Amino acid sequence: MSAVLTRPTLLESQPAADPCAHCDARPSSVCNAIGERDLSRLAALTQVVEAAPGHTFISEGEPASHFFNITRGTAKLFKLLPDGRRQITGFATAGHFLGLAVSDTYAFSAEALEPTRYCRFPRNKLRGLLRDFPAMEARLLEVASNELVAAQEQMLLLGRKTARERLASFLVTLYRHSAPCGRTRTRFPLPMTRGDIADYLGLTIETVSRTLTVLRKEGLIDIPGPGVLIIANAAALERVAGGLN
Amino acid sequence: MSAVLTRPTLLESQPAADPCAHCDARPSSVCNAIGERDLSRLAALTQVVEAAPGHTFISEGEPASHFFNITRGTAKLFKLLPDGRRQITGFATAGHFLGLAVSDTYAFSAEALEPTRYCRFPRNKLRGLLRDFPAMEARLLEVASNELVAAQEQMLLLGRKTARERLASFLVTLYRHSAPCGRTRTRFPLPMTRGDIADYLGLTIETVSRTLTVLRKEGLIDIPGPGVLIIANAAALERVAGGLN
DNA sequence: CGGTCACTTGATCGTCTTCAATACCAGTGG
DNA sequence: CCACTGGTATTGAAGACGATCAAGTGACCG
Repeated sequence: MSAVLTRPTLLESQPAADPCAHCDARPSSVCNAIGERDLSRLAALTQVVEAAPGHTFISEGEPASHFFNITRGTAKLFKLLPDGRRQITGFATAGHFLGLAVSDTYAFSAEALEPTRYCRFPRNKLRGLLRDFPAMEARLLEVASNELVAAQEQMLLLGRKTARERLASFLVTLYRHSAPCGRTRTRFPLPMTRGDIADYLGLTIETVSRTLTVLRKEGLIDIPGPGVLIIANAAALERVAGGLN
Repeated sequence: MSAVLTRPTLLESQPAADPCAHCDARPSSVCNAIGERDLSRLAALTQVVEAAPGHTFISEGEPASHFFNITRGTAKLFKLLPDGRRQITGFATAGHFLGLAVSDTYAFSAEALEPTRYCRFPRNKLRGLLRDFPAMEARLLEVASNELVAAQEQMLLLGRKTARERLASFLVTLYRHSAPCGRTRTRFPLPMTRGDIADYLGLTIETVSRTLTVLRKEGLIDIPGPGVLIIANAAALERVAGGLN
């Protein structure tokens, strides 16, 4: 393949103003711990990058040179076994911070699902920044704590829930995250494929497809078209997700 | 039941000297981020508690009033579904810090496996301490990052590995943690029951028992008595754990 | 149009679960 | 001393859930 066909990351050589000042993702990201006045210091370390769908911008096991902050789009985070079995550990959307690890190699891979934009910071330089801005360190701890809680919830799902409960849990979580501020939408996009959902829930494509069909026939959800999901009966879905019925 | 029979936590009314100064777990815990001179401030907030085997000292869903630091023994951390299905998310030994969560309720329960000692700190007071000692906050972030990596590894196990691979992974992890400083021991205690192992690996007691028997007959491990494990062929076990063969 | 890709649906298979019986040990009390 | 109990572990037989194998559809695209 030629370099063009592999769709490498496009580096936007941010010539003009402060990229952080106009960042859509700032309110929901860790960067909001840094005041307006000090943003330029952060911006000086920042490199804005665009990843095309399917592009892997973090590879498990490679030297961990950067931290990442997603500002647009969605990426899947995953780990692989030697024979190709894959476990998606999470989906990262705008505001998510990636690369938190003490190890000197990445513990997971990340691949863009949609056109995805992210900032990256050299690890060593960010360390100094954290020293100067303890508020950002506190914010990172907050983020990491929340992710830890989510990871434990996912362990419960993977270890103890049935396929039906897993799908319900997944859809309910999407539903809850569909609008950050209290308000939820019943109709929202489903950017991941059946294969991605399967690898996230520890199932196969076929089981995901079958189970979605069942939930649809029961009237709990609807899938009017590819990539679109409608929550028709949120209460019932939450009950299923919790293991009742 | 009477209060005596339920074996409640015994509060050691630490009358004498600084508990932190003589703490065995300090080198491996987050407290080592605080210098000798400031230890007294930490000690003033600390309450040393002893938990008998089987005692639940953190309950999922209850108001999160404290942080915890295990200093001796082992505890299992777990989440429950309404019908009683249980997922153990980890085992906490000396040096482990518990309770990192932004939520105002605990996200998991913790139960002592052996006689277990821990320190507890009121949440609100520790916040002030973290403000004054950024080094401790940095240390907590480090701990949380490591736990996050471990959690992702566990997701891979629960979502994609076979029973055989799960057991091998579990035993290899125990093996690696058997001695912190490089040196590993081939014989070490196995304080958890088959039920605990099953709930940690997303299996049943019977499958755990059967699989251990197979590994034993293959000569990869030996179980000379209850609670004792011998790693006979670490290399082969690691291969199985990694999904090869 | 042929090609690929994502998805759905059906039939069969296999791993792990479930149900059940047995053994073992420690503690307790007749 | 020994029966009785409760907890833990092992082992066997049957069953179920999800995986695997396979076929077919529709959308998109060169």
